[in-house]
Amino acid sequence: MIPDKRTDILQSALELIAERGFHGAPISEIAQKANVAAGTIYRYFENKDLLIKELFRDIEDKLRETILASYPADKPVQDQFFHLFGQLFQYLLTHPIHFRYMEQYFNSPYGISHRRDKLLGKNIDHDGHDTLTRIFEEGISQKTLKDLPLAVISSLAIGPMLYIIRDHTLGFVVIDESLIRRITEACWDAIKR
Amino acid sequence: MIPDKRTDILQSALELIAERGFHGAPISEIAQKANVAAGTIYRYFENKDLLIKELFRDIEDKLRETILASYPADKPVQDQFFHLFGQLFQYLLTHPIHFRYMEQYFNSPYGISHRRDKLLGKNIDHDGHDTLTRIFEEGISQKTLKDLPLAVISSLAIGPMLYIIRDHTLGFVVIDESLIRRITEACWDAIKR
Amino acid sequence: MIPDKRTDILQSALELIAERGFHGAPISEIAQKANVAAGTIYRYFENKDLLIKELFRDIEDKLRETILASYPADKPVQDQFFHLFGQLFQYLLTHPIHFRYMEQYFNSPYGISHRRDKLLGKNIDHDGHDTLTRIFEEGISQKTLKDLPLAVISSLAIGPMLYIIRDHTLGFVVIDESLIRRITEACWDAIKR
Amino acid sequence: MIPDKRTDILQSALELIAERGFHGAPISEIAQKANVAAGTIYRYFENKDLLIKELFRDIEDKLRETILASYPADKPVQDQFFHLFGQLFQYLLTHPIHFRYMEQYFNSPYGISHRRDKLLGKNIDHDGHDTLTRIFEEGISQKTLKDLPLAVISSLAIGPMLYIIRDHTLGFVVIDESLIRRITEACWDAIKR
DNA sequence: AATGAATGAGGTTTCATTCAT
DNA sequence: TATGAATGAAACCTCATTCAT
Repeated sequence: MIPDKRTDILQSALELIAERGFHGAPISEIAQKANVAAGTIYRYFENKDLLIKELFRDIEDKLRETILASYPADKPVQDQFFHLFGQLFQYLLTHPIHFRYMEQYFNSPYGISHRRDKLLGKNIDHDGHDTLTRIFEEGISQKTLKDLPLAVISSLAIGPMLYIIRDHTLGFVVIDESLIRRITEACWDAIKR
Repeated sequence: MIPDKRTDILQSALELIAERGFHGAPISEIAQKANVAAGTIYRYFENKDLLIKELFRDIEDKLRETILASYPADKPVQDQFFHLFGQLFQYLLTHPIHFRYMEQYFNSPYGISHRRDKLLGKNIDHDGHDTLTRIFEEGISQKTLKDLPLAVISSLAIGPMLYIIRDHTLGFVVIDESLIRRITEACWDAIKR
Repeated sequence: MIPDKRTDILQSALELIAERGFHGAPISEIAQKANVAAGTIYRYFENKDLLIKELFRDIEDKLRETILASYPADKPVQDQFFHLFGQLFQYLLTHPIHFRYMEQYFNSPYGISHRRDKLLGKNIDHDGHDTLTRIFEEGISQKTLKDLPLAVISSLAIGPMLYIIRDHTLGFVVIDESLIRRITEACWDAIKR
Repeated sequence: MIPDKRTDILQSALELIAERGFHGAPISEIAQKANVAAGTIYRYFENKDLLIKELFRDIEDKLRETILASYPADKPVQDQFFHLFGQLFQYLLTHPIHFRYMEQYFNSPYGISHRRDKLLGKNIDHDGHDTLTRIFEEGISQKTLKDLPLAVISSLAIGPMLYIIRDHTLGFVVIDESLIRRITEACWDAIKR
């Protein structure tokens, strides 16, 4: 594994932004942390915005890849939900920097437009989230899940996880394996019919 | 209702920050939107930080006041939960700008320290959130609610609401009265034993 | 003695400027300290510059008046020198604020031009300094004093006093009556033939 | 001699501050005079304060170096005094800008604290002034000099020089070699027993 | 005459981006 | 390719001065 400059830059940016937010991560510091000159960054990324967006896509890709590993596509909806939910939870807990980055991203002009684009179908990709969406759709039509709008089902399933992981990364709670399972069950209670 | 300059400035800042975040709301623009010279802002607020904090406190106060109106302190835990949850939901839906502002605030150095202070008990105030906390504690000890850490119960109850309201304010879903009721019930399903 | 607003303003300005320099004394603080509104200052002084210059003239007048009291015009040059020197020393020691103000003034664009104007004869007034000048002229022509340019004689006589009073006002030395006498003598040694 | 930007900036700042004082020398003008963008100054100096302090140290160093050249450490006190006094006089006359800068510096919060630190021994350096101090101490204990507090002896020796150089830099007198010698003698008359 | 809220020019500093080397 | 010095727009803030009351 030969870490190239591009990777170093992305990693630096990731860590700084996750920790301090976008305006706590000037190009000069990203460069320094990556052992690279500031100007060099502009050989790999047209500007800071694009670096930020690229970083988002990278994390999204990695997340999707991890989550969808050994996905039980032929099991019942509940099993699929438990699997995906657990994988996602696990991933975010073990990659708090990715989680923090995503939070920063979604909570900024970048995130807003990204989300809107997605809903408007400009961005049809099949990531973990969309897979969840399909599970939910199936669950609803099978009457396994409550008959609520998709967005509401999503919020009931994902909302608590995001909330509690934030607390976890900030050191306000400690989440372990057994707690993950019990939270998953509670979320299932919320959405199941 | 005579809108004074102070109010105008707060309103300007609120709207700009809610829409664009803290660094998308320079003093110069806040001033312009408030029909005021930049320097004028400093007659009312020592600096930008204090303006931001004041705005937070104002919203917090208004929120608390609204939420705790006609609070059924002597009813069962479930009723208390339904009341509070509904009030909070209603408030945030009808004040999307306040919601966006709070999000920005909590997702920034301000919010982090604020949250930490609260947890450490430096900030004992009785707002809606703390009232919810008391409801949850009572519910847990009465065995009405699941035996989970308080933070987890909170996340199960609040997480979905925050998530869905974000979607609502961004125009991705439409939440009406009946949906609020059904979401509340689903959240109750998640936390009830 | 009815202290009027004008006097209050001058006194405030004097104290603030002496203590903190010109840019440590904004109009707003001068006003506050004088129990007056900022705008009021502009009824008495056209602008800050003129206030500063007026203050200088006031101090100069008071200094001259005090110094020339009981001036032994008919005694020998040495007696005149001892009298004037002692009076001046005494005055500055007991009015450290005036001393500090004069220092600030002379060490600024105001002072430079003032001094230049004086030398060029635009400002013919007969203050203590000019009286000293006359003493020195007389002393030189009488061959009581060294045959040195007037400016040099002045520096030998006045320089040490200013230097030591600065140390005194800053609390670095303590000057008492007997020390004044001995310093006066030493200065006389410097200029006498 | 390749003048680099750092030197240009220091020189600009030196000249502007010497001529107009600290608040007559905004960063923008220092930059302009140095043919440099304003932001560039911050590559070389963390902030304006540090630029000002650095400038002071530079001048102090240069002054000390010049003054102590060929210092007759083994000659009598009077010779040492004449040497040092003459060197200092010469230096300040030929570097009026340095003189003006020092005046500005000492007549500002920077200078006050610097002086206090020195007196409190926080700043034990062996510059020309401290060497003078040692000469005076020796002279007093040898009974060559008057039995006066050190600060007073200093003022008698240094005060006139500072006073007359100010007049010289302002163009009010002309000091030549022979005059330096006679002033030195007069100062010696003031302090010698 | 007096007030003090309002103004806006101007000061210091940061930082994304460019470009000569 | 890579560097990092240089740039300058833009951010926050201060304060002398004005003017409606």
